[in-house]
Amino acid sequence: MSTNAAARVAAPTRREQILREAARLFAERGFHGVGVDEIGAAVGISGPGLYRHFPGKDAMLAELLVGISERLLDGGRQRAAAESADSPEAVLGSLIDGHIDFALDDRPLITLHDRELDRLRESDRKRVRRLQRQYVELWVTVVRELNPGVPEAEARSAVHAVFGLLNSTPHLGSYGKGLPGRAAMEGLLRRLAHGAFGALTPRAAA
Amino acid sequence: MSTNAAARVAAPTRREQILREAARLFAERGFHGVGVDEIGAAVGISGPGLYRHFPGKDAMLAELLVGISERLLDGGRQRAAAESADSPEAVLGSLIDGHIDFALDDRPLITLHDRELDRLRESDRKRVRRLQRQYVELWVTVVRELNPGVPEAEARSAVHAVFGLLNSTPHLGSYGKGLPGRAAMEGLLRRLAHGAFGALTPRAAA
DNA sequence: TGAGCATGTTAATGAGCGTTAACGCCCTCT
DNA sequence: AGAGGGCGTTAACGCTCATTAACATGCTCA
Repeated sequence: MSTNAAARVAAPTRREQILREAARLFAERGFHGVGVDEIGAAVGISGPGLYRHFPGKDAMLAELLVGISERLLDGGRQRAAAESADSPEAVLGSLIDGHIDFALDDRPLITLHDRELDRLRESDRKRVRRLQRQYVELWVTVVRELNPGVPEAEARSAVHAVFGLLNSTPHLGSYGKGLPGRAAMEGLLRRLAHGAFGALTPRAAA
Repeated sequence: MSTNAAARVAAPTRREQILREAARLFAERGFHGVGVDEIGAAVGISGPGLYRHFPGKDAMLAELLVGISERLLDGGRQRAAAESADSPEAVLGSLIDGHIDFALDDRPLITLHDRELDRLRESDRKRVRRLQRQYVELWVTVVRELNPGVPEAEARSAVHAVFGLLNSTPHLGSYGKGLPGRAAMEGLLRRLAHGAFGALTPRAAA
């Protein structure tokens, strides 16, 4: 019935276009800093036309944040399960790699993720926070297995700190200029993250 | 003539009160998410009364961002100069310690610093960016001395990543709950930052 | 004392913006 | 063919919010 034969492969639906552009704009100028007219213009329709696809501006942000939180958690769980037969080292490495992929591929979403959470309705916010908390817990568990002496609060803070490290890429301008390029950046972030976690347990002083 | 004998020590002027509260509110809910009435209420005066102290809402943000950028750069320069007789290791360590103090003591400002830059007028934004760039350069120089093989773009990205790591604390809720407490957090961040930089140069694989 | 400035107050103004109304086109399916 | 729904459009509406106007009040200092 579908007249669009290519639909199986790509064919980004209008909804998806809107979400992608909204994510980019929200990340660039903040939720309040972007008008619906701009979002519409970014996908070639004008302002109120968006209301054929979303009940309101808030709903776009909600869908973006819930979406990325779910994908992060799902990805993390799969990786944790896949490697759980292996050592905790392997699990942590896999979590790091997965998060790096996210940070490098979905830069606007990563930015929104910790920046615009408060603009959500109570219910959505609680949902996103729950997902985020579960994702963090995944990391904390592994980190504590690897560093038995470290108190939980410290492990949790370390995990958040490494998130900050991995999520730093969006702040660097586009790939255009003097940036290391995707592959090099991936390797760099991996080394830095492993280095940070490796220093979690205090070594005997030199 | 001053009837307030304690003025020599603290006596936070009205301007300073406003700036502190504005910083807190902007960090919590974003520049656009805070109204002037709220800022006024936070210091006990009402809305338009703020205009006796600032030409407008933008001016408050501008003063905050320029202020912190200048203090960061000045502090960094002093530390770099004080330790420059010593090894680059000492300089980097001192820069890290200074930045940690900033991140832990001025949490709202650190947040604003990389979050609301785009809300500034062109001229202010360029000024802040220039200060930020110089601060980053301070770090990049030292990092490259310590890691001669590393290309500049990579060193710069690593510095940004460590900033992300160190600036992660504001995202964790207030010190109230299960947080490590200021001293422990300071030690933790220091270890993590040193660990990350230590992994900058790829080691021969294990 | 009393002019003048610092510092506030409330009321009005005006712009921006999310949202809704009212209307049109085209594709599809009976 | 023609009814109906998907998808847009432009024009209003109404609310929020920064900014300005107009009007106090109380120090300070000649």
